[in-house]
Amino acid sequence: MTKPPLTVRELIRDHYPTLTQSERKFANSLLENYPAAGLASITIVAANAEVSTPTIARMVQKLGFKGYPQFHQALLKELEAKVSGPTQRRENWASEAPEGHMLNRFSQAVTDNLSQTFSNVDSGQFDAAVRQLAKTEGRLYVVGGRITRALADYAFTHFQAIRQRVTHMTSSSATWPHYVLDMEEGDTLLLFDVRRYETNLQRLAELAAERGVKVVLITDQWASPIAAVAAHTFNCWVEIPSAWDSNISTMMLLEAMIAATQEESWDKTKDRYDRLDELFDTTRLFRKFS
Amino acid sequence: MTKPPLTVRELIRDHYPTLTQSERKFANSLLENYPAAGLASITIVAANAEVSTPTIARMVQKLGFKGYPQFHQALLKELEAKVSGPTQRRENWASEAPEGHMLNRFSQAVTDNLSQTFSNVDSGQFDAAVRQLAKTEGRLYVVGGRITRALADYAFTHFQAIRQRVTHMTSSSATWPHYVLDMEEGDTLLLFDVRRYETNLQRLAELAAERGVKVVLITDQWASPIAAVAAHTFNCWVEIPSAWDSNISTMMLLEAMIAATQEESWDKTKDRYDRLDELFDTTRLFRKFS
DNA sequence: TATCGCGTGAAAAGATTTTTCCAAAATGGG
DNA sequence: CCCATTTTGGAAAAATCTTTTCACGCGATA
Repeated sequence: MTKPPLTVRELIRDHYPTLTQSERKFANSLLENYPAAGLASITIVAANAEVSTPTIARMVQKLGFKGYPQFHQALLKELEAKVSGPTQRRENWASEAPEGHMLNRFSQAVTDNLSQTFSNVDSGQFDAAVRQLAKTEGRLYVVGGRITRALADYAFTHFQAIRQRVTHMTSSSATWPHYVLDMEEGDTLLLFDVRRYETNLQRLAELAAERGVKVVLITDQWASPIAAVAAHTFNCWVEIPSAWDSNISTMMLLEAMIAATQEESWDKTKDRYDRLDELFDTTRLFRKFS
Repeated sequence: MTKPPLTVRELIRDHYPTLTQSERKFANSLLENYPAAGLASITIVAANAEVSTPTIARMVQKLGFKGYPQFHQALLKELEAKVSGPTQRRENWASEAPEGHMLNRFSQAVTDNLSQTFSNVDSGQFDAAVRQLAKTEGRLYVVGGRITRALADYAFTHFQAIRQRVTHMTSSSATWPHYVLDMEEGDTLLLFDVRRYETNLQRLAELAAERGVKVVLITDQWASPIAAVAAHTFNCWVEIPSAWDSNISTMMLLEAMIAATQEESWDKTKDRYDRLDELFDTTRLFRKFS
């Protein structure tokens, strides 16, 4: 059986009667500011408690540690455990699929990716990028690479509904110079580049930036070199158990941006949506929504 | 005014573009297990990240610390602050964004959607659909609607890398009859249809089913009418705080299917991947992966 | 007051950690 | 394909931290 790991606090309480005066001085100092007062080096900790280093060295051995480093580690472990909390990880959304099933492995990877991506988004950057994307004075260009072309397409479809002056630059880079010709200050370039980073995209971004176009870059956790010229860069975690990279977090960030952009200019957007709906109704392309 | 102390996480994000390969290795290792992976001595931390101690020493200086001990202290301070901090409730993966911020509302909605979607997937159905998608004897047709066209495109790009005989049916429905003409028993039709359901897609699905084509349908939680003729139907939860529907869970299911299909026929697929890589190398379209 | 036992901390010794230096390896450009 | 440049990690040096040693001080006791 494994011995239940006592906290340092408990250890001190248990040993308190056998502690000497100076040792209690340190014990009190630690309990008063627990566990911070025990996290520095033995020298500093001793100075703070106004006792000598040997006193502390002797005491931690009394508490049952081999030496100060072990004591230090124990405090750290406690702190860590406290932060990671009551196992908030591992969402409870496994399906009925067996343990090692792709569905479950996948869900785990996706959770991790989304979590990483979220905690690395700077909300200030996000807001700034959204304001830029909502600027209808300038034109909004959207472009992606070999894989992210689909994301660019998705972005285009939605932004087109939200605002005017949106252009999807096709992935055939031969046509890009034509677009660059018309780019001017105040325009925005929403660009997707995940590994393997494409040299063509980099050239495009550089040319656009030179012209005063604000580049909003959505890339992976390793950051495309385009970040150097981008006004706003967002990193998405993309690793999954597979030979290729996942774009779910990328997609999520994109959708969040679309949603925020839409909110930013809702009064203008609402009107567009209504008119779009009318058009759909008249062309009867869709079944009535039920 | 006092300068707001950046967290180590933020420092890493800000400096990420200037980090070298090994430095990123450590950065990732730290972010993946934050901040625990940075709390030990430089020697141990380096070993865990599988880089050398000098690499880490150099990196923490890049981040702006005088040396490793300072970096270590900074992490400790953060951890402490987190523990003592007021009401440490918060969502599991909220960013530093304020409570009602779009990012946080969005993350909540996405988690819910993914959770719902996952727990409603039947792993048997999933496996069956994957087997169908991996059948290279027949042709695989991929098609989506107005919005889901992007997903179909994404699916096409990946399936094309995995197997031969894949066709992306463009969203211009005028060309569909030509494709239908060639459809035959044993073929597969991967079809995306989320509300508002498109009548054209329904016609297409019916025609294909009549010809003995197996239809794999990815739809929303309310289920497109196409489900009636589909061999395998998957429902994805799509509601977000917005005027339109999210396709993140849709995308996730799609990616899971791609991953599973790839795994199903890895021996064949691996070869294709290798050859594809070679082709990319010779055309020099991409930067070396770094 | 002399003596003993214990607690204490200065300082030395020892152990470990951190930093620096440099040669080898990897990378990117021509 | 080769060369210049950058990146990397082994190993030694430097710094720091931890432990041990030991002498001093203090109070209790006879």
